[in-house]
Amino acid sequence: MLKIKVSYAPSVRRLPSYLHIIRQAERNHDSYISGTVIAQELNLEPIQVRKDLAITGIVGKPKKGYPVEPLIKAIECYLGWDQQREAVLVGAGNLGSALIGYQEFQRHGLHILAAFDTDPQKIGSQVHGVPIRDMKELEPGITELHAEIALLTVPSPFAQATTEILVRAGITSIWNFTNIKLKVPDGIVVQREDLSSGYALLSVQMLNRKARS
Amino acid sequence: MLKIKVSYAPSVRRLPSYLHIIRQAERNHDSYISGTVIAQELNLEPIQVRKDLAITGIVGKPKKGYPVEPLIKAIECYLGWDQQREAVLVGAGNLGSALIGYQEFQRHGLHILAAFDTDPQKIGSQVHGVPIRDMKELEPGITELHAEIALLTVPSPFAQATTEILVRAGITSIWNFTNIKLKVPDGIVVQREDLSSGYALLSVQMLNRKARS
DNA sequence: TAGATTGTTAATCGATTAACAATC
DNA sequence: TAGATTGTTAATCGATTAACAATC
Repeated sequence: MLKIKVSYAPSVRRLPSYLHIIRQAERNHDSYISGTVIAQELNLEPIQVRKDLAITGIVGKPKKGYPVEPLIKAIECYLGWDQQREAVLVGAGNLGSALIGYQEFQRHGLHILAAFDTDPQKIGSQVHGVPIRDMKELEPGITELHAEIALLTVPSPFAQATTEILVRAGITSIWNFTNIKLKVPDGIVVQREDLSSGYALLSVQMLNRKARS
Repeated sequence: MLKIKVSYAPSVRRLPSYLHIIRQAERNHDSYISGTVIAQELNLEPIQVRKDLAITGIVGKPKKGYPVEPLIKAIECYLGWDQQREAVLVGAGNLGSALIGYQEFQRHGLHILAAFDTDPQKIGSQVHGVPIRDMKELEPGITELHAEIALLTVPSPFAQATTEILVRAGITSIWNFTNIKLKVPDGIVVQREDLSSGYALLSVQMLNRKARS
């Protein structure tokens, strides 16, 4: 039986950085870029870049490197960034509003159709061109908009209850910016973005440096 | 020779989640919490929780678990979250403003003293009580404020040039929210927070699910 | 051609998981 | 006491790195 590896999480996480570098090469009108160059730019080992790029199925030319245009296409295709995805944002607070304004996600196919919030001051207004709707309309709103992704930026005490509404409304993927581990049924994709864990890492590195000096 | 392991990155990243659960137990007036319970709450293996907690030096009691109060203290101490850290934020755009408003970091000792921006509209105003100053004052401002951390939220084309100013001004730790890999001298801690890599992971999981159904 | 770079196969490294005696 | 839970030691798993023949 053929066994297909599905995830390669660390490699997948690095692909967007590669894409960024390769796009620079494209703007520079280079037709090829080598793994060595990408590695240098990102402070990685060339062998790691080659291994990562291999999962996209692209084949390089010895001595020259990888063809820029096909490589960009291959990475975008592998990541699914060549497809349009309909999303809603739930909780239009500080972080939520910032995410709506983040141009980069749009360029990768993430289309935020609407945001939902409980604040009467916000309801009916727009943030970066995206309409803010009443949280009460969340369930029918999602159905009506045919959104498949929800960006969850509500205060954490509301995270689990809101998630249950999302699932009921047919959301299949949740990008979770709260510090709550969500309980969801099988088949729902949850990607948690945890700023605290980043700060923990920064903080520990600071302590280690001090301890060594 | 004694060899000290310095990093344990994956464990360090999980500690904030544990802390969050353990704080709930504290609010619940529990005096002990078991690794099994923490694991259940976070969908992890109990053995992983025990291994992770071991690095903080805390010792549990068979049958009961870990003492809540000392455990909280131990994790905070290990993470350096019991210490106050002075920081500045550079680039008070959408994301920058959102981060300033993020209460949680303050509770973990991150003290944002000032933000810097180029926009004349913003300079002189405040965001969540933090003064926005002229980017031109960045170098003297950091020196004067004795900041050791910089949160970097400038548009990516300015990331490297800004970093050089930060280093010159004496910043030793950079929390980098741009999608640029920064080049810094030895001894400067850089923690990169990359939302694109999170979206890449979400996106690939969505494709995998579709492929399997 | 000479040599830089690729892709493959094997070795190493580190993190996760398993097994189990110790113990409250 | 009985049994849940700990901490330790060993096994497994997966990711990174090394070595090197193939090749443009």
